[in-house]
Amino acid sequence: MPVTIKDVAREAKVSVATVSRALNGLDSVTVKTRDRVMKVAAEMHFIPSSAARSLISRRTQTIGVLLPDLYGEFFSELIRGIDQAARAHGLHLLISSTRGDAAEAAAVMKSLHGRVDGLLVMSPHADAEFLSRNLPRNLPAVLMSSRATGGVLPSFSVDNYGGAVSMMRHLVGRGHSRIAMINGPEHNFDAQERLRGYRDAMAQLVPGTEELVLQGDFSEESGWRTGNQILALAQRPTAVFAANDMMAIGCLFALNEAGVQVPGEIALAGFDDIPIARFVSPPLTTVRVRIAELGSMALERLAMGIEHPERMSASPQTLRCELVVRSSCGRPQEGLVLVGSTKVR
Amino acid sequence: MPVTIKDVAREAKVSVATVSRALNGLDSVTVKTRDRVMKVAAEMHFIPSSAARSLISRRTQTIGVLLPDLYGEFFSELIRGIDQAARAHGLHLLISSTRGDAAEAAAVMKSLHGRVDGLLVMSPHADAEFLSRNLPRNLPAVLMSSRATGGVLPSFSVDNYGGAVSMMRHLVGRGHSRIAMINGPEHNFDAQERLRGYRDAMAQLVPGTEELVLQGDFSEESGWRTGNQILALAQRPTAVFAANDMMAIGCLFALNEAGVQVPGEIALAGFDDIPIARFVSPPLTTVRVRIAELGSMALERLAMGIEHPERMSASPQTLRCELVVRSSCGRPQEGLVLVGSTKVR
DNA sequence: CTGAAAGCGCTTACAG
DNA sequence: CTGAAAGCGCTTACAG
Repeated sequence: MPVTIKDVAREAKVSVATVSRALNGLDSVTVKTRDRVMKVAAEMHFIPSSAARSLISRRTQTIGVLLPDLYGEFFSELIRGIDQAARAHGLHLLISSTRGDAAEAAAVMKSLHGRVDGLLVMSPHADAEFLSRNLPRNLPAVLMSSRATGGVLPSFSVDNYGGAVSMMRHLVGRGHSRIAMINGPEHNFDAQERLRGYRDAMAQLVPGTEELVLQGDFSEESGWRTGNQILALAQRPTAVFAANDMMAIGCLFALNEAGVQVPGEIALAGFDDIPIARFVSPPLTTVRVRIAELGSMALERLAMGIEHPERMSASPQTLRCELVVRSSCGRPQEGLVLVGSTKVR
Repeated sequence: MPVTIKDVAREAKVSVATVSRALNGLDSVTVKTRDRVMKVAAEMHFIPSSAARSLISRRTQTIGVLLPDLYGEFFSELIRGIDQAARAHGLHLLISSTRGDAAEAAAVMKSLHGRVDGLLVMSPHADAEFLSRNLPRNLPAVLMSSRATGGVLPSFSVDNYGGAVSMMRHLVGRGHSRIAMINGPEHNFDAQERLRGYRDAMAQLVPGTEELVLQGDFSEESGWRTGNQILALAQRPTAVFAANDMMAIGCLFALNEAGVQVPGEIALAGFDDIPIARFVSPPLTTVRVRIAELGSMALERLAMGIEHPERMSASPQTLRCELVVRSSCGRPQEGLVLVGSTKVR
């Protein structure tokens, strides 16, 4: 039997309406009354029922976060960024991972209905059609890393294409042409864009050289596996561009195991710049994505959209990435961007 | 104006009570009525209001998770384990990090009141006194990695002490006696226990040898910093035992930068066995903590305590850890435990 | 098996 | 400035 607003009203000798007003800081309460109410409420350890509050106010002060997975530093960084921004707005975070199929994602979205004021969605299923069918009406949502949904919903993504092209320029600039790509999951938007960058760059920068794409799934294990596939090749590529750092690190491990020198025999590049990337040997040349910032910006935009739905534009926004040259593709040369090669966060 | 139970009742030509019963699967409804109600509800895309439901049932189907931090693989692994178990129980997860002081932690606990059916707490402030003051009454809670609170609350922790002693035995067994420890955050229970293991082992296994404890904070950066401190020492230790893998990896990076061979010149060990540990060079000898399992077990216990409060015992439970010998302390010898040295998850 | 009604704990027009 | 009352959308004794 927790303390309710009625108990406070009785003790403070006012109506529940007045208690409500005092607690919510409405100025239609005399300072004297308000102080008394506050004092009594504190003494009684009164905590308003959030269920009752949301029932009537239709606000939960909670944001739902739909993630495809929870594995690895990428997601802890993303959640960290989201959490930080949420805290600043006094919002709670309901986190769900939907590793499974579209049906599971749909079920989760349904179960979140009424529990959240808005949704942050990162899901391979998050295309326009799926969302329009499964997103509860009038629930503000912001997509992260998903194919632009034709202006239906606001979205945030990383400039995957531009980042991949930069990296390819870097590799080609260092004399590589036989460059292999370790691709990410087939239906992942980030992966698709990075692959597109690789392909366009291959075609334009080293025309006539064949593409070499190996299928990974963003996990270290798949990087290790494809690394071994590369080792078994009759003619090895001189550089490997992994679609994310985890796969690059898995691949690096395979190369290390086989005694193949990086970057001496094979250059290796990743994507994301997860914190660990600078701690492997050799430190990984990669494309920096400010992951935490991606999360906090998406949350900021969602929070804005909840407060001011009219100001919520559906335009897709893109976050720049930057090339980070460390030493897994050879020591940085003069004139190249050099970021974080020795600094430790 | 979302669809409510009233709308469904009207369309299905029954009372709201009957709709409620049908939807909740009570058997006091004829199959015929139930089918009709279900059909109408589905057609209307009715989703029950969770706020109304919790208000009356006093259940939220949500678990609050209080974490000290969200940085690094440890937490993504922990959340992953918790999420997996939560999903199996149909529970939602409200995640909060309280990087700040005790006051912030208290505020967060307060704000969670009424939003959750139970709490999973990992916090440096989570001692008996703090919790008894701030934990909402009758809210089931399970502590993770906290000093046993004298049987007040159930707790789950890792056998930090035992794990640290095993590692020390391993190091001493390989001929080391000048062993330095990079300690974790001062108020962190896991860190305190690991340090205690180090100290007891030093006293018992290599009596007469001085302890050498450097202060870190579990971050890679602090591992790097203390690594440089070690390098600057007049007489360097022959082995370094970091209280977690992230610091070990930071330290490894400092040693690599300085061209100091690991394990040739200095042996290096960590604790946790985060996924990345096997991917650094040399692969890290460490103590495996099944982090995801720690999370899922804590959740299982909490879920049980919510269903059957009477069966909830306050006894502390400890999770075994195991020595994982890779090569950062020298190649494994015969007769030593050898786990995961080449396998990749 | 089904319905009318009370009630969960709040907020907010509406009066005064 | 304050209070009485309606109502948010459910669940659940209580009747029948």
